Amino acid sequence: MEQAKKETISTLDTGSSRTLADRVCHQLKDDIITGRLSQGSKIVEEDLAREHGVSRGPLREAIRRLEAMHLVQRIPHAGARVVTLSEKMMSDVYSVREALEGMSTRLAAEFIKPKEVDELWLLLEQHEKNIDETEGTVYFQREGDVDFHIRIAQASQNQLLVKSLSSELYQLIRMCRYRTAKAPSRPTKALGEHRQIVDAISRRDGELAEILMRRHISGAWQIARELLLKDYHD
Amino acid sequence: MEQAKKETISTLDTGSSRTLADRVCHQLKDDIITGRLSQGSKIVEEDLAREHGVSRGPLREAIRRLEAMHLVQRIPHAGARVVTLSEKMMSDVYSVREALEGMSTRLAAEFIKPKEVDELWLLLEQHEKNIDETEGTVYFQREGDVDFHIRIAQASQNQLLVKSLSSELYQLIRMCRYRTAKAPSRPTKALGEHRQIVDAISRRDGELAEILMRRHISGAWQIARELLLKDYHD
DNA sequence: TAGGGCCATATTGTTGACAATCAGGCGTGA
DNA sequence: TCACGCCTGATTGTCAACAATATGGCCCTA
Repeated sequence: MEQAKKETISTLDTGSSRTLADRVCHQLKDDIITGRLSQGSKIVEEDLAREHGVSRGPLREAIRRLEAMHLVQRIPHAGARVVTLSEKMMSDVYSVREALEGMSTRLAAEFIKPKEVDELWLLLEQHEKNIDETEGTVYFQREGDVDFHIRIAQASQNQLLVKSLSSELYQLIRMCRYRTAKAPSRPTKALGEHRQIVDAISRRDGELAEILMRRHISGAWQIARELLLKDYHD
Repeated sequence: MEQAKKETISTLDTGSSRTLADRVCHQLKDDIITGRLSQGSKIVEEDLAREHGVSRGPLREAIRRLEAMHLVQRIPHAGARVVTLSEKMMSDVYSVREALEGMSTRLAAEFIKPKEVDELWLLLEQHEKNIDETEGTVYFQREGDVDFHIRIAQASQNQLLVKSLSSELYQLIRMCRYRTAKAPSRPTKALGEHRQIVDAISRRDGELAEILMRRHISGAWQIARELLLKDYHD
């Protein structure tokens, strides 16, 4: 049992596993995003700890980190529940995203380094290839899309912004995406918008870059919301 | 020694102490903001635990929460350090604040309830009284200022925004303020700007409200930065 | 029969001991 | 003299047992 667990660690672990809490956090995070831990379900420390082959200590730390990512809500002495992603909640996420990424794009236009501009263009080329090759399979594009947004945040040279977006909000965004993982014709449109944004950034037009990014994100929300409404009709 | 600590806790504790971790977190937070725990200093779990009369468990939880507030930085197996508030860091904080509060103000203009508008006006009246009475003593105004910004966030009806601002960013803002706790003639000016903002909100002009709030915050940063530069000359 | 208070159980909060890991000093050999 | 590796002390990570607290069912009463 113990041995099997240990094995799982070294093989399956995708990246960060310096501590048990890291590993469990990483795993729980994916479980929540993909719905293996259903929304609103209660989290019982002892059960999960046994399930993951660790004691309650590391598991508690993992849960606290998930709380910081807004993936679970905790009430003292009453336990934690997986967050429920209502339409209102998703709307809230997109609003915060719009604000934060709007700012990051504006700052990126001001402070981005030449090398980072080149890398952005390169990234978009790869996206285009992926779209051409896979056509319908939007998944790679989605991963890439996140990458794109994170890189712009990094280009803003604002560490707090990077942390807020990539550690705190990123997982919620992924979760929103997972619920609306369809959107057939969007990738090409998104790519075009991404190009416009990078163009504005490389021309150091922060004001325009911010507007384009905000429009890009609020547009994505419009589409996602329509998808949700359609789902309710099914 | 131990006894004295206990006493301080039960008397000074302003509100939240449902658990030991809550209490210690609250206290450490204040220690960091006021500089009793100096910036960049290493945090040793066992020392702090003994000092606060708790075991390492709750203390670790407290530290993790401080990490979520960006007040400490942690490295696995290497411990935690109190954040150092460089000018760059403060600049980053104000940028994020501008983005988040700009959005909250825009949303507040759209979704605020009549009752909340009344409360905002009332709050500003109290601020005016405080300024008239205390003249130089800016402290109350400062507390009130935070209250003002948080209330607008609440009026936006965006829970994520409220949480991000009041739990995650608020303490960093307080820390910035503590370092530049002078600014003699600012309160009156700030009050005027606050009035303009509430006016725009009550007229449901979200676009203007956002612009005014962003200008208000970036103006505050300009003043704070000048204060910092002057400090370097001393 | 409905409502309210009490008790048992499950779950979280807390603790101290143990194991794993890191940082710095020391000695050894080239 | 310098570089390398080991070793020791300190510090964090992990665990399992204990204490405090909430949830839900039961009984009693009106």
